[in-house]
Amino acid sequence: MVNIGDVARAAGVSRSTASYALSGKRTISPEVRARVAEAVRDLGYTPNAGARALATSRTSVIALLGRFLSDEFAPAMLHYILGVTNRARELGYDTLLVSEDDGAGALLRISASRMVDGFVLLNVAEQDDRLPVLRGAPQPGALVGLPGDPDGLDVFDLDFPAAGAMMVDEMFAHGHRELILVSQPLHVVERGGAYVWRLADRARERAEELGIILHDYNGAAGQPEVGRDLNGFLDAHPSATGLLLNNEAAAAALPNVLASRGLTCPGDISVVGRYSDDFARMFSLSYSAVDSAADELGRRAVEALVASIDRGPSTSPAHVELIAPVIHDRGSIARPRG
Amino acid sequence: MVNIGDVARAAGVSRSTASYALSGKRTISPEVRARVAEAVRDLGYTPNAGARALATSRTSVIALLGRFLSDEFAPAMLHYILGVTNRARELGYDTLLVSEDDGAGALLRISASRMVDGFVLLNVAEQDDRLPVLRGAPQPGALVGLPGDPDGLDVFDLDFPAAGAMMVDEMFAHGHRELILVSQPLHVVERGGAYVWRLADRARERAEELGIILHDYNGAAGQPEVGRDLNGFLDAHPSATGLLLNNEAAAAALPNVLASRGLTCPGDISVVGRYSDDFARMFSLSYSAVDSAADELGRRAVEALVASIDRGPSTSPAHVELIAPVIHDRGSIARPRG
DNA sequence: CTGAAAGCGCTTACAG
DNA sequence: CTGAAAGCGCTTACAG
Repeated sequence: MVNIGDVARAAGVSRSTASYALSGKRTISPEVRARVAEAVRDLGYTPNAGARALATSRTSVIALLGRFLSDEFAPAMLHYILGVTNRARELGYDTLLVSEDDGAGALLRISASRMVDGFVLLNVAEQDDRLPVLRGAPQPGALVGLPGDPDGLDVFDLDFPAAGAMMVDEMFAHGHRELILVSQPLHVVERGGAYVWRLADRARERAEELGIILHDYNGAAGQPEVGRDLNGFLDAHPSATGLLLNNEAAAAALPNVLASRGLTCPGDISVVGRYSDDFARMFSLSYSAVDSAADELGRRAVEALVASIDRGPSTSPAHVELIAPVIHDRGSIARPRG
Repeated sequence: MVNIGDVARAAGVSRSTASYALSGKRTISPEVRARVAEAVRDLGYTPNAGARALATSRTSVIALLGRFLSDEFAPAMLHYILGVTNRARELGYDTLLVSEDDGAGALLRISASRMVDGFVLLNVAEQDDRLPVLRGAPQPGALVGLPGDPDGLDVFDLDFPAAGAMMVDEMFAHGHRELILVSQPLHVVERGGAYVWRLADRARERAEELGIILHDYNGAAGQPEVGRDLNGFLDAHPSATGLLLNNEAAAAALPNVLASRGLTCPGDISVVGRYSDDFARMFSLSYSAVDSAADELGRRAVEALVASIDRGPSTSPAHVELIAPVIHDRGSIARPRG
């Protein structure tokens, strides 16, 4: 393979001059610059990434650590991933996708071997065992998902409490006074899915403030269980007029459940969910929903990470950024009957 | 950061001896081996990936090139991706995920800079502009998806013609004599999604052989269009008793469509799809379906790729492997109403 | 404005 | 069984 020595020889200059001509890190005479550029073109030269990394301690690669739990909603993950990879590329970075179960071990291995310039952690848990490793690593990191202790870390997440309040407010404004909230299953919470209770707690609080009833449930994460759960909740509260869904599987299952009960939305019952627009489009879901902003969160995390990388090891002014929820209105909330 | 020189010093040996003790590439006395191992442990040594890549021309990284088309079924992609990343890790490789629109350009850039040892191409099109670049690259590759000209490449794909025949046979065996096939939209075909017609052509052929009627349609790839499409097809052929779906969005939309028409499955109409088990589980789809085998295809491609990498540049006995379709029975095919 | 040389951290013939 | 040295392909002080 052609290396910078070949380019230098072809251009009739030294290797250092060829290197500087390429990097632009010192002034080069126009003629030399042109000769080098020509040689690069003629020979089809591309710098060797490993050699460059060794010389500069920079790889132009970031690692993306996901947690892919078989009972969580895998398809939603892809939107976060593409947000990260696309934005990283725009900023000049490639992305190493890490899907190992042992995220902490993977982070340590990749950090120690200097394969990447930084880390993006997805689906961060309340108590996330990757965080101590990240804090001890020489490379910076950025998180998608708010951990219990975000100290010293750049964190991006949807403002789930605000989302919970917004969902209740929206229903209240339309005249609803008794609601059912369907969250993710309890084991998701126990595993560290703090967003579940962050949304639910605030929704409950807000309902109390407004003096309305909120029945708070955990639904299963897959079929057919969640369908049965939904039927159970509806059976238990026939006077409830609105449904809040913080559970993608429940949203996907709801059309069938309503149809089987002979209910129309929003005629018989109003619904508001929390999932991505893509998800809604793909799965025929015509429910208004708080967008999960997966793409934006991924992009923001990468931007913060690249800023940290460029800044170098410094007392980084780490910050937590909670993105304000936005409801995408699909007309599934109406005034309740009677 | 601690390097192999530090290890050597701590162990009281030369750097080369330390290196050999780690790689096991030559016999080392037990005492020396133990001292080196101890030094590695004490110092927390991990080899520098860039330096190793420079010295060995091996990175232990593979690149995974996806084509993420906004109107194709993105969530399904994740299963292919995880099949690749997980199997790669098992075999000692990390995975660079590449999502750029310009796949050919990305392949060239990554190949020329020697960032990876090989490539896995996902969602390969009939005429795929990444293939000429791959054929010219010094690193080997493996494809998921059968291109028009697979010559010299390791290719893995579902046997779509066999799947088409199987779907028709299954319906025929249950007594159905008039079927509707809903494929992906035409622009997916035009863009190179050959699997669409590979399945459809064989299904049509098989229907002819069996002397039964097959109405062949392309449905939209998203909501609400595909729902309208389905209603249109059902309106046009009231005597059809079976539905074949080679279109994920159609499968996701069908429950609502049937409910709105007051039809039950399989009481009023039989259905067989083609999508992954995960997809079915997540989206409440109780239709029997040919599994798309995403995870397996991803894993097989990685295995073939790693074999090529290990074999080194040789006259690789490239081969095309079409995985036999398997129908996962969910009881959605019954005898048609008398 | 340019060149010669050192160095990044490994691996691996070569020599003993 | 072990060591000294060259080399992988870059970048970047140092010197002019």
